[in-house]
Amino acid sequence: MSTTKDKILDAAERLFADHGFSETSLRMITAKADVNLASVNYHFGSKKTLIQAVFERFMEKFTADLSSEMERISNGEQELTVLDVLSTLIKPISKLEDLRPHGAGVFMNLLGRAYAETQGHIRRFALERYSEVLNQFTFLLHQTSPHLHKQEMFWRLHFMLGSFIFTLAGHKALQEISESDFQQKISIEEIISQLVPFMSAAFSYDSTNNPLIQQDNIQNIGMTLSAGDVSS
Amino acid sequence: MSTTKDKILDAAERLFADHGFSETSLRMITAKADVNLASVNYHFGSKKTLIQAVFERFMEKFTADLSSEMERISNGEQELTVLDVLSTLIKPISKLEDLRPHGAGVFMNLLGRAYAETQGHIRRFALERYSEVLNQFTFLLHQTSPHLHKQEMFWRLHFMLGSFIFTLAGHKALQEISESDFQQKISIEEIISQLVPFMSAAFSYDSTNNPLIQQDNIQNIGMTLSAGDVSS
DNA sequence: GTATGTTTCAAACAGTTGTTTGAATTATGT
DNA sequence: ACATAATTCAAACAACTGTTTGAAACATAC
Repeated sequence: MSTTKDKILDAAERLFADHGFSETSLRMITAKADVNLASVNYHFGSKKTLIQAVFERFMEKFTADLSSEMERISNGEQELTVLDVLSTLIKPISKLEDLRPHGAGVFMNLLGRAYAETQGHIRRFALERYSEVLNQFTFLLHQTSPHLHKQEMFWRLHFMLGSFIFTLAGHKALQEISESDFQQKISIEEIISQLVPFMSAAFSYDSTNNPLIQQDNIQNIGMTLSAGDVSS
Repeated sequence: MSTTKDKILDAAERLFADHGFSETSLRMITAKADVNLASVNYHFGSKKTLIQAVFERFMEKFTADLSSEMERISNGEQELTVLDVLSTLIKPISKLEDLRPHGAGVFMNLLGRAYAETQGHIRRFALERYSEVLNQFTFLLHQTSPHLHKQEMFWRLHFMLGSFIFTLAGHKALQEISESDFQQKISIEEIISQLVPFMSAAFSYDSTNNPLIQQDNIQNIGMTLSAGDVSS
């Protein structure tokens, strides 16, 4: 038997992903969940905290899976490649799909919206709450490419983040296009499996002597992902 | 002297980028523009069409600049590289910055929001209105990498699109982080100058024999960017 | 069975939303 | 100068927003 709280979370998660946060009213949520309007404020306090709760349910599972994946590859003897590190993302993302139907897409949709939020209360919340896992990931990635300046790492990380969020958040539309143009439905896992080596190649590229990049502008003074230092 | 119409567009453009479409009310816009509330509906018909108008003002300039850039590199004798094609984006994006203060950031912010829009009335509008330039760009890019399957091109294009939109839409926040962590303010042009070769490297990567990618899944049957064929 | 705490419910709250109206104002053309 | 058209304006519109209220229903424990 599913509780009122869960029914609200399930309905909200789907509606948020489909219509966005502010375009989804509490009345839409409670109607879909078949619960009373006031129960949202009773169980979650406010719409803001409901959004965080929806977000947290995914993030909890994702970061746990990613952590164990990172630990797994860290225990090996041989040196890690960029592809090794980025590949740790595949399973945790795919697993979200098992968690709930279209889970991965919904999660990335939420992630994208959370990131685009300009008040940014979700982004701040997420960066503080999950800074450990984030820092561990950037630490591993930095180990594979120690020649990269800290600053360059920072930008490349966000370039990559953009691809992931954008592609997976909009994967529903992209899947439809792919199906009508190529008569081929591509699964989330297949998308990530293309995206990971694609991004690995980008990450492995050596920018030295590239005229577009002025090396003298780049310093080497500590690296963060905007919150906390990399554990060293 | 600036007309009422322009004052509305200027105010709306800034507010949309800062707060999003649905989070920006017409009263916020008309207050900032110092015009009467009803003038929005009088001059633009509705909020929806105002959003399109704001978007179009940027897109017009951008696509015009990109077109001439593409024509420029097409006239050369030697074969084009991926870097050549992607580099055509640098100037048109940078030029938006001259158009209006923070133009490029505002534009990409709008682009990102337009793309995330799930009703997608802006995306549909943009894809139809500017399909020519889009198709010319994908055509040039395909020439540089004829070995790539059409389907692979499609995905790589969207991977890249994600990086561009995400990074430049959020460049304000990223710039601030870069400044506090590295004591270095990076301009939009510098960001693109890093992003372009980074993405070129990803694009140039050969996926043959990559175990993550099942080649037999990939067909070769016409390539679109979701609207219209590549001019051949 | 009665008391206590938890959860549901319909109704109302005050505030904001985009849009419309009709009169007042300004500009244009002759 | 006059007539016609284009624009501005304050006011109101109905619809919707998140949140609160206080009574009803339910569950739990003694």
